[in-house]
Amino acid sequence: MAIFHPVRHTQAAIFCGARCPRTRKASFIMAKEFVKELTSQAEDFSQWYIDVILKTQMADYSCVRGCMNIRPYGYALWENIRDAMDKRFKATGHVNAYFPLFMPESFLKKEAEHVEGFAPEVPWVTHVGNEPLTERLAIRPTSETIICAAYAEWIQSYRDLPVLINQWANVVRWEKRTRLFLRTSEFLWQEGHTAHRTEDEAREETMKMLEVYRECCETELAMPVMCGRKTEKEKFAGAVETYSIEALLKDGNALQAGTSHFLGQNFAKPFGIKFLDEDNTEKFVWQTSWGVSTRLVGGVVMTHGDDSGLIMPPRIAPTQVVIIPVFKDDSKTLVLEEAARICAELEAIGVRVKCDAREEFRPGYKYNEWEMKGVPLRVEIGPKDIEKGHVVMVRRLDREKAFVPRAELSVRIPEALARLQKDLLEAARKRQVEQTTEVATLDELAEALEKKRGFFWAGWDGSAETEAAVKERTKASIRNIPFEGSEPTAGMLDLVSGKPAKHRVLFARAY
RNA sequence: CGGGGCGUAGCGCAGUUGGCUAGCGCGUCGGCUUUGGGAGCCGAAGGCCGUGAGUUCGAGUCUCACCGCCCCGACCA
Repeated sequence: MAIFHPVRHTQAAIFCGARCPRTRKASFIMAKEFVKELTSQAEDFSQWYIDVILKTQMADYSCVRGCMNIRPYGYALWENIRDAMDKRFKATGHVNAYFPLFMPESFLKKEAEHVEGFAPEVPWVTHVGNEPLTERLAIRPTSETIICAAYAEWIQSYRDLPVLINQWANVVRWEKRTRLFLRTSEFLWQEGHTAHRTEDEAREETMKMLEVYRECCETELAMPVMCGRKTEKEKFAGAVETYSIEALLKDGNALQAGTSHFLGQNFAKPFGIKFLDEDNTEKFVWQTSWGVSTRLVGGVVMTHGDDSGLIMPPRIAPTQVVIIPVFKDDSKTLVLEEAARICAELEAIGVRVKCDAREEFRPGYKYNEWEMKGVPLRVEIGPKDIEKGHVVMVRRLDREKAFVPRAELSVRIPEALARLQKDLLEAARKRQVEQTTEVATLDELAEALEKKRGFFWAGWDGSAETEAAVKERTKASIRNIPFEGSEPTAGMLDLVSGKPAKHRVLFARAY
């Protein structure tokens, strides 16, 4: 049966390409590494993050600078995140489509402001073979322009609206400094691009999708986020307004986990996306765009992981339950057959389960390995358990151990998964609250940041000068102006200028 | 793109004032014994010492250049 050897580990190092002259070292990957070799989070959180991703084989460095190979385990997590999001997009009336990877330079230039935002990071295709192209092509950093060009042709009448299209794609932004999943030169994402008849409708869409992101992050990734509006300085260059969800990771750094833009008519005008309205006058559409990326994978890792490795939220875990059969020669058949039955039984009720029947490793090794990979639940089954008619069930989060009667498995496992999902979200929420503090002055903020990172509420007069001063002194930025709690309290002052605060905003250092 | 560090087996490293056939641990492969929290023994394979030039009778070791990686800063979904 396939489930007897579901775990095919790479036994030897693999060379990712025949020739990789630029980064020979980086192209080699290790198969079996262990938790004891993970850097602890307290010692060096960044190193822990790199270690855990490489050693759980979520991803590794590719031959191309700043790019990564997303390996099957990491990709499986991304697929689950993607599917959870996609389901929600469909449920809110969106459809998927696909647009070209290449952007003619003239298109890109039509919306000058947003081009400026990306210009330094855009790679260009200039030749085909040895022939220079008449017009060079940008490799998409985002697809507003090419999609708007299509919309201009597709939209004629108010009856064609709204257009609610999403695209799953790769994009390229040639970053100077990269980090696995959080910032790579090429990454995977989704970009929704919608066109509406009225401003109100477009604004509503912008908010609706931000809320979809928030709900999905909390329900599926067990990652609590702060929703709010970006400041003028931090917003997408082509947008009228940018809204974001901001997560707070275990090291106290903020992560912009998703954005939703109200584009107004900034693209509609240069691209001529016009429609004939009911009143027989020609009008420009109102647009939105919104996206989340493979960055969410990094967010999940840094929201839940601990010194033993990853902790996967059950709802998106590639494997939710791993069965470890424990046997000696005389009990081998008995145990393996029982393990196979349990595996089949759980599979039948929709649990993503693997049975690790490899004989070259002992149980203890497997416990550590699957814990490192963050599998939410482990089921141990040996001759003693079979005799007593139960199995041993262990939670990844706290190694809480339970003896579960064999007959109750198909009820208790889904229950345990649901409870773990809830506990992870609660733990993350609690941590976020603990890592959020209020400061009144820049000195206070700087001092607080010396001790521990996190979210910091402070008064802001709305000036770019304050943002710059805070950035200069503390490297923190305004993550957003939250929808809740951003009313300044009575007498609240800007933390730099001392002028009356317009908003109460969230500062943090961010990835 | 500036400052610092580093490139020796898949990974982590040692390699003396230049000197014999370049080593150790882990991992990998084969065999035996094992299996409820990282097993043990025996055997084997595995190297353009980052690349190129130079100094030298002789370079992993010294010189220069280049490439790459990591860390810290400026820029970013």
